[in-house]
Amino acid sequence: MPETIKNTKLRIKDIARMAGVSTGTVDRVIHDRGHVCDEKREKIEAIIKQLAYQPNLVARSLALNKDLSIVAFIPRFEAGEYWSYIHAGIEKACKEMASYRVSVKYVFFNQYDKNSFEQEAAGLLADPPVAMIFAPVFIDESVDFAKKMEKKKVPYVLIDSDLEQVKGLTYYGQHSHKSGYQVAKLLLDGLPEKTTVLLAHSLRRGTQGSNQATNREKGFMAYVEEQGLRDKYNLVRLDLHADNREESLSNIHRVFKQYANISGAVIFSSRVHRMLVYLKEVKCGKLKIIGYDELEPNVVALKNKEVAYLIAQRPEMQGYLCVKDLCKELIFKQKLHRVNYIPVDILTAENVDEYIQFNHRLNE
Amino acid sequence: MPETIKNTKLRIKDIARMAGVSTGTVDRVIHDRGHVCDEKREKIEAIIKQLAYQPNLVARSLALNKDLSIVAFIPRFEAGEYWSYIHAGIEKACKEMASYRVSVKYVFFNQYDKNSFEQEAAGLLADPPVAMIFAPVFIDESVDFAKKMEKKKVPYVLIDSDLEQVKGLTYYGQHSHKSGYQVAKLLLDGLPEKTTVLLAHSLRRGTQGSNQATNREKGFMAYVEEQGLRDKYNLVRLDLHADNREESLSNIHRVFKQYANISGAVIFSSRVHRMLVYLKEVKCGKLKIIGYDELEPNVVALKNKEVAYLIAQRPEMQGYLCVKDLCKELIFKQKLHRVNYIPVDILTAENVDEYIQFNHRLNE
DNA sequence: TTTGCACTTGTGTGCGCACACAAGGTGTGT
DNA sequence: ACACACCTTGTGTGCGCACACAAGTGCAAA
Repeated sequence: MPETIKNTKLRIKDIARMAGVSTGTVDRVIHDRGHVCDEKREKIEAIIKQLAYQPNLVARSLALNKDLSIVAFIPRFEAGEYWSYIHAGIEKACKEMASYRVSVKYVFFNQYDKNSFEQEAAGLLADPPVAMIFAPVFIDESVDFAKKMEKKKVPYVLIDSDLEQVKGLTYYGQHSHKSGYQVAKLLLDGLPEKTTVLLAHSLRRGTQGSNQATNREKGFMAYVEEQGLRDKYNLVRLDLHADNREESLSNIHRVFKQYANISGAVIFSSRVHRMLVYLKEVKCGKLKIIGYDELEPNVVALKNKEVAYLIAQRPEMQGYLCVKDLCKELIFKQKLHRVNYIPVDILTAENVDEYIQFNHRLNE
Repeated sequence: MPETIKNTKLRIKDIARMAGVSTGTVDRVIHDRGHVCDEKREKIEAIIKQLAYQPNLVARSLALNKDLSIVAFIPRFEAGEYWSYIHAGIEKACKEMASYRVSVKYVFFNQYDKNSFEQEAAGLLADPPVAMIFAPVFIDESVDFAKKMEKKKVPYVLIDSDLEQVKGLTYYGQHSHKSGYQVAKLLLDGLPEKTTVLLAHSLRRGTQGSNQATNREKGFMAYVEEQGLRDKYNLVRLDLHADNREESLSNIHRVFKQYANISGAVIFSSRVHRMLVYLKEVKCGKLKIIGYDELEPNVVALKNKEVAYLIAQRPEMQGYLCVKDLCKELIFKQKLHRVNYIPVDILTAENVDEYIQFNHRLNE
């Protein structure tokens, strides 16, 4: 059994007394401010190491007397949409850290409109924040923006989707590829062979689909290949259009006319509830369906057994931890992990209630 | 879109100035210490409400200059066992709150020996802690102990298993019944009818099985009844003995001799890795098996596809949140939720890595 | 020796709050 | 009139730390 932490009460004053110097000198050593002779510096460093001095962060924060004003640069959202969960987590952390004088402001962009992103990004570059939480929805534009922010020495963390080309402090989000892999396993396991399975994407006019959804599909296909299922299922892509009901319906009609034996479907976005509406209109038989994210209408469908599984990714936790990491870095000067994958949570009609309640409760 | 929190910088000094009184008077009102005339009290209360004054918890903690020494009264464990995960979460929170002068000491008992529990409990009653985290493994004895602690005004939180008869500040743990229900769904879904399914328990000499395991089985049976599966599967109980290899083996032999068509098994404890060892020795065919908890050998079995699913319950998070709640109550004087169910997490060979890594990373 | 400069070291103040204590005011009984 | 208790109010100190500033030291040039 590992030994217990001893919560030391060692203070700068104690170290000073032991080293036979004043607190100011200890302070200079701790912060490496120089102007200390080698002899004393080494003695103080030895004591600090020996007794494992840990500064009192509460007192430090009070004495620093500085604000940490974070800007969250994320997609605009309506209540109940995916980003509203991330927003809730950010707010939670902000509340919790308020006594450390942390606050968060938001700059929103339209996640389906690059111009909107570019415009807001330009505004941020003109008046750079102290620190930033950043959702890199548009890859190329985001890399560009992130690099410019780095030049301006603005520390930032990435949320939801990673950019390997840049060096943000941390990244929180799901491993999209693995989540797609998991979906394939759950969907195809037990599904009759020689049937058709739909791989659906939800698009917006003028966009080429999200990075996340693309990687999820790649993960799905990786499972199919690895398990040698390519010949056993007829995988058919289906495009739905978030802003075009007619086109979505006609696409579905066409697919169901073309393939009689459709047994399952996955949609690589949180819009499975919309797909269900369409499917009802074409009066298809019962499918095994998997979608993403615990949005309210998705949960209703899950409980009604219209959806077999939902894959979730603790969005509140993502937002929460992003704020916490910025505090760790900028206030407490602690080490961070660059990449933090959120687990691929599997929700069913049986466990979804506790999942949601728990996530939500963490937000109070 | 909800509006942003404004991190107020309102201080007691500001309130005092506005109310035309001294800071001491404001302090008396905030802490309801009396000795303030109605007129001033009302004026101060109005300002506090109006401007939504939030005390600076960092400064409060520093000024309070008090230690919070928590005792964790939990089962003794070896590295890698279930309770070591809870311990890790407690230590994590302890580290994080060290600057609030929080520390944790442990009192361990043998979870398979009531006498050990009684003895340690008596010791705690003789020298009551300031606050306590308590794992009520033995129900009746724990109720008794908890009530005595209440009389001594010792605030405590319950972990892992609930006691509805007592009024601990909070409870963190899984809803055992629901987790059993979930297991039944996962196990029986797709399992051929008219086959035999084993419901295994891991016992210790002289104990009648844990409360948790019993409730899990009840949840399992609830699913069976609700779905009308009682006649479709032959459910057979199997007792394994944690400290008696021979008896366990002979029980398994007997069951496999008696029933030729065993297709699946669940063990309502974290000892599925032991069951697998026994099963290998009797050389039975491939079963669909579900067990509990992400212990190292269980995870290995999961990845080897010897186990279909593991049900997990974020033990680190449980320990972590217990400490945090005691701090919320005793340092920050915030409201708590009495009952907090941990989600029923479903682990597969595909998602277990991220799950473990994430839980572990939270511990740094 | 004196002056000046660079480097080293100690002291004092404030962060926002809790709480001890002193000081002021009012009323009672003698 | 006084002493005294009681209630109300203000002031001062310290929590552990960061940082500004004053003070001290040594050394070289004048």
